[in-house]
Amino acid sequence: MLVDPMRDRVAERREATRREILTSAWEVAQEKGIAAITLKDVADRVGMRPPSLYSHFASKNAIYDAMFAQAWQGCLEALHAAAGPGLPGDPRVAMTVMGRAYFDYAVADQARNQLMNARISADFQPSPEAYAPSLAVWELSRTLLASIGVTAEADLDLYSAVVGGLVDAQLANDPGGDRYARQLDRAIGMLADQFGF
Amino acid sequence: MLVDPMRDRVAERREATRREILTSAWEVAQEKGIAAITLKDVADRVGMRPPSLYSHFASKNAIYDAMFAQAWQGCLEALHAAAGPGLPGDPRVAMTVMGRAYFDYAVADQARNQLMNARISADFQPSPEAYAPSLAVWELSRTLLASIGVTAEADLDLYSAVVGGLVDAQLANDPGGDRYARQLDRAIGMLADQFGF
DNA sequence: GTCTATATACCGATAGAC
DNA sequence: GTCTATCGGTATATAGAC
Repeated sequence: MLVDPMRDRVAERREATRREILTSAWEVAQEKGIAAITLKDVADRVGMRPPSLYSHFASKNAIYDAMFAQAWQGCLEALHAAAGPGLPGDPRVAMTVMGRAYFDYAVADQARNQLMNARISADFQPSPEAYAPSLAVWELSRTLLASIGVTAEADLDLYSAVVGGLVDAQLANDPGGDRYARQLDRAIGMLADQFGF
Repeated sequence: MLVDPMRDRVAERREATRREILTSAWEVAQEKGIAAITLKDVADRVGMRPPSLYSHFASKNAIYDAMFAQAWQGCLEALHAAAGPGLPGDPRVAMTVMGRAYFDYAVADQARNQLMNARISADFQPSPEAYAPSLAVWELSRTLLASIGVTAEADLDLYSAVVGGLVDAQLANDPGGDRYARQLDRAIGMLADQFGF
């Protein structure tokens, strides 16, 4: 059973075009906000006419869906990279490493953070497949925190609210700066005290 | 120099209509999100045709502007009410009262909170007059925190990020519930420890 | 001050030629 | 797979009659 040797090249090219479209969509989102993306803006940047995008994505929301998955997949990889060598033995340092990894990733791209955490439009709901890496991040965080003794639901809530609050404050009040980033270690220290480390 | 006795009644009626329009706009915002308000939806609820709204507001953004002012004015009054009788002598209790007043106000209306803190649309920027109550809230908070010994810029940043983070987490992950509200006192206790109370 | 009618400008999405 | 042409819808805003 021979396979067409062209098949791979065609599939590769198709996948490359999809990536191009998504890259352009991210650029538009960074310039005008995630909710302000239009197919015209994306198509202009790719060098296509808007209807041609439908050869690669079934709808505008399908583009959002792929972006949502990319955003959380990147977050998952950032956390894995930070915890990969094994979390430091000191739970206080371990929590700092985790919090810093998430904070840095979230703060690096405002549009991406909006897509990950805020509701963009009323009709867009991520598909189960796109939602999977988001769940994976949450599960990895739970596992890592559990490994340093943080298992209470209330503690997880407090941790995520504090780190998330610093992210939002940084992006809203000092984008590109480090005014709230400078409070992160102190905040994690507070949490460590609170959790009894 | 006689004044027309009808003048007052006319002005009153006009003001009442303005209030009706804003009330309807808030209702639409609560149902569909602050960014999804349309003049048609507002007009339907008031019992008008969309163009008639222009007899009372110069533009859609002028409606947002008035809503923005209302939202922060309400917050200012909530803080004044909480601190009016005089803040408790114990700085820890005082900070709890302040934080709770802001948290409760912010969490009570998701659409209002979005208008107050997030950017709604690229073109809407609050006018200086609408922005005034927002500044007043910030100044009052600074004054109240200073009265219990919190003056460092870093401490104010940490306080606002933590309280804001709990607000956002509550609205995003458990709207209408109290999952993060239950962590507020604990969070403020942490901050009090950190500030050396 | 409210109405009808309309201007103007988008948007996402589809049909069909090439 | 990309194009042109277009559909169908919605948005803010204005003009002018009443």
